[in-house]
Amino acid sequence: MSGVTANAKRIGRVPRYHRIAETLRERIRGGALAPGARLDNQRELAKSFAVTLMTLRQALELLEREHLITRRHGLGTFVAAPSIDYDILQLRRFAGDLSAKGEHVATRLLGARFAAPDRRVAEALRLPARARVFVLERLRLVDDHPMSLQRSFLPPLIGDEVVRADLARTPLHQVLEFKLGVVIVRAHETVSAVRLGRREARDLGCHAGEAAFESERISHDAGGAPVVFDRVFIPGDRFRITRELHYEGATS
Amino acid sequence: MSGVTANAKRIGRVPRYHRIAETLRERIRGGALAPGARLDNQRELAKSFAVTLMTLRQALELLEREHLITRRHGLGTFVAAPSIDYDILQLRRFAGDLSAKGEHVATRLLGARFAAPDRRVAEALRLPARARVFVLERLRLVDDHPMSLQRSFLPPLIGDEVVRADLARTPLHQVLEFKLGVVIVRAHETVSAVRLGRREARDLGCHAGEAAFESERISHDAGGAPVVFDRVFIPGDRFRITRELHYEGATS
DNA sequence: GAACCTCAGTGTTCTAGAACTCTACCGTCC
DNA sequence: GGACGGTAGAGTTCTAGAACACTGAGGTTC
Repeated sequence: MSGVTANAKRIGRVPRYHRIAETLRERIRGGALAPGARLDNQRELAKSFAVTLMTLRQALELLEREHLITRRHGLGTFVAAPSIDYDILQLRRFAGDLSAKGEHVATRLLGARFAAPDRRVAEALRLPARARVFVLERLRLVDDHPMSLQRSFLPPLIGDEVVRADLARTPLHQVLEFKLGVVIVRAHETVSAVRLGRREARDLGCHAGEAAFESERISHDAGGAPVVFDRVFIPGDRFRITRELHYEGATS
Repeated sequence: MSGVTANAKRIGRVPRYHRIAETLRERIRGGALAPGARLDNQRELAKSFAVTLMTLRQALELLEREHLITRRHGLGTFVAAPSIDYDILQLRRFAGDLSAKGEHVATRLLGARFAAPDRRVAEALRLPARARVFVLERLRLVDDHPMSLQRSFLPPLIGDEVVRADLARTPLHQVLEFKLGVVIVRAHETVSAVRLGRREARDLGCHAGEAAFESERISHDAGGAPVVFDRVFIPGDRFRITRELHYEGATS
């Protein structure tokens, strides 16, 4: 196999339309294309990327599915207002990693300390009222933009171990699994709509009182014991839940 | 314009790949294709529908986005396992009837009129920008307490019929089904967190600016045509979404 | 027995275009 | 002034095919 071929292959590994989409994503993220701006028309774009209309359209389709752009028949293609969608049927992690969506996800550790739990947390973790819990506060960044604020509450015994791990690098689940042998098999999640408090708003870089999702999740290990209580705040303008419904049998 | 042309046009209104997707949907729903079954390969399917590979693939893309099929490179295209159970449960309580919970549920009709749709509505119902839609505004009461405000938008032709029904008594779905023969088989729902506007807050008996869920749902009939667009507001203090998660296999 | 190769079958990417539809806008005609 | 109709510009649908890439299975080699 010649060097040229090998090279072509390596480049060719990522389909053309993915690379085009990536280029456009960068233009949008980089600010070269502001929200609401109109892109060049499809024929122009196709020409400038030296591909067919169909190929270009595949790239646009990707971006549209990510809600980065919207296309309007007869009018043009526009940069959409920023927001992230979550398909609840895919049962990935609501509160956690969105990396499956191809975005650049980072986590910033805001704090880790022992503290007194509020009542909901104590109840969820089945702890006595005056116990102390280990609180882990993390900010999730998607493309360098704060996406969610996550507070994880751990029972004291587990907290003692976790506190030694490098949480800026290692996901909490991995610490639990590989260092403590705790595997989470089940979780119960409750999502409500709330207004952000001052502290949460500050960390998330938005205004107090803004609408947000609040997700509370209790994770259990194989033995059924509660292991983690997560409370996550996600500003309402950055997130959406979507579902596909099928009413096969009963039309009730 | 000749009759033939007019007819062809009317039929041609629905793109070929939408009709193909609909045919496949029926095969899946009808049981001709059981979950896990492999579909004919794409070239075969294209031939049997007398279209190009590209066109067929557009149809498959639709179905994949609805989670009705999954495609696996090198292996084939398969009917997806129905992950519906969870869905149906949720559906009831969401935008509509909470009666399953044993509460006393009532509906108050606030208004019914023709109006100009906003863009999201027009797009969802695939109407031209200047069309008019029939708007139905209803308040759901649980134990005499306002629970949700629901605005339903219907295409003009359907609205003409619905306007004659006694909507204070008859559920909209029944009107559609028994008077118009329209059965809703599929819907797409998007939930976001917003702050209530003044009007919505007044109708719901709470304060403007309060946090709320906003659910937008597009319902489709058996032919795949959008039939109703629902926009529902539920104050955040009156409602929660809950889910039970199981991470059996992959701990990913 | 394990590692490697090859091959058939299947999904994926891409080309090069042609024809169609939708929207906004701008006249013209009553 | 309002209704109608044409038009430019933009997105959408579709054809006909060629080449590529992934998976599993079976054979071959060591």
